[in-house]
Amino acid sequence: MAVRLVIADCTVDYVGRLTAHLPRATRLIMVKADGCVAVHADGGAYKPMNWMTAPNVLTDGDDAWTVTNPKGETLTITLHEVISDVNHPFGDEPSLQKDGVEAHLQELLAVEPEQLEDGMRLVRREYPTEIGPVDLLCRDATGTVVAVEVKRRGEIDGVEQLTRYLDFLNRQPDLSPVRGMFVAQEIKLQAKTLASDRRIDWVEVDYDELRGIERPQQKLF
Amino acid sequence: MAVRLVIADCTVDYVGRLTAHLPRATRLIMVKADGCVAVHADGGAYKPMNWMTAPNVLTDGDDAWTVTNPKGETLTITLHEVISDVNHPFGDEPSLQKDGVEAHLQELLAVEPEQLEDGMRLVRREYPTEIGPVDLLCRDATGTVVAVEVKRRGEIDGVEQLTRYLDFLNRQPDLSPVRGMFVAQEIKLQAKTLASDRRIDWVEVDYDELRGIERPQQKLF
DNA sequence: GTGTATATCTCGGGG
DNA sequence: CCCCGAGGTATACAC
Repeated sequence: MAVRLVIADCTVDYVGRLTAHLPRATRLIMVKADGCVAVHADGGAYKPMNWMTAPNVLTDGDDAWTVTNPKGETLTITLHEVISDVNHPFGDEPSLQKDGVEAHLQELLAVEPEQLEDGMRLVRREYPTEIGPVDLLCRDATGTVVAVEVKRRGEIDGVEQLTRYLDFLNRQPDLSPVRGMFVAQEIKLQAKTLASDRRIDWVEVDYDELRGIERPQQKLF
Repeated sequence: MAVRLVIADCTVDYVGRLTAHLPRATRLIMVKADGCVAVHADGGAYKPMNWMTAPNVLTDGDDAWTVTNPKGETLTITLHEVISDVNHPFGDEPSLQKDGVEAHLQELLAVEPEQLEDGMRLVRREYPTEIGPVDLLCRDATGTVVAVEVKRRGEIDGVEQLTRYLDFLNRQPDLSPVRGMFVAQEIKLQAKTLASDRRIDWVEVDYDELRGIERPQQKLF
């Protein structure tokens, strides 16, 4: 469990899903415990200039490294001058805790479908279809089936996804007619417009409020 | 133009589009010239555990850093122990050269539309519509307009994209009826099925072969 | 700035 | 193993 950091004047070539060449310059080469390699320049926090994810084989020569993965992709780093080469031991990495992603919103709405509409009842979460799972399958107060698509942020893609599910579900005589409902914390105007145009209802919900409903004791403080 | 590398025992908290907490452990903190910050653990070449992209404001205290961006998101790094803190000057970064991405496939097909179908002629590349550019607008041997969507890998999203263009183009009396053609090096079964269901033709093409057609002299060796 | 499309997307889950 | 969907997607580019 360690990270090796090399600062070097280098040239980098990747051949795999595409071909990429990085001309000679000073960069940071990061080699992690799992063998993966990343080459960073000094702009853009997120994306390395070149990289190879684990699993792979690192051949670490004096003037060139070759990284090969099982799919036959190769990353070649030619070292013209090594400025620094240090190794730092790391301990175990405790897991990242996240809150506020789509899965949580879906969970909360599965528990409290009435937040979407009076009289709404849950039939099933992740209702399977041939083209993918419907987030929530419900029935409304009149007994009509409602396919609910939950997103953190409602954009046009989500409306398209729900439309595909509705096309499929409405071909099943035992379910049809099926209503569509598009749910998100925030829905973009274009997505609202497209949904309305397709007679899909949309609802904006408040995550913090939903969480408060589920765990009302937390609201006392 | 420099990168600062800090190895530290730290705790990290992000509050913004979601809330994330990273318990205390030894990690690498990378601060680049543009002010962006990334926290890396020792697994996964690509993605930092936490990060903040530029532009942002870094308040660099002794025992805690706060990074704030204009959208009001904050990244807080609490430093329990700094093991190493070094700064490396970098020169200019020459641009990355890539080959084999979608744009190249589109270029090659624009030159040789007959590779898609006998008698196909190019009308325009990146044909503009209100909802985005159509990769290639062509006419087939019969003079019918064909909207071509080019992908490196053909998935369901691409079919949706082409469907939107077709809906739009078919509303224009001077173009209608418009055929759709979905082109990629490799098309997934679901995408083929959805395309066929919508009467959209699909074609799988070979990039290397196309490149050979464009530059036949390269095939002599 | 918003909106749209691309990515060696990465990453994780389910069949 | 592949397939599929989510992501704090990031990033580039057009309007």
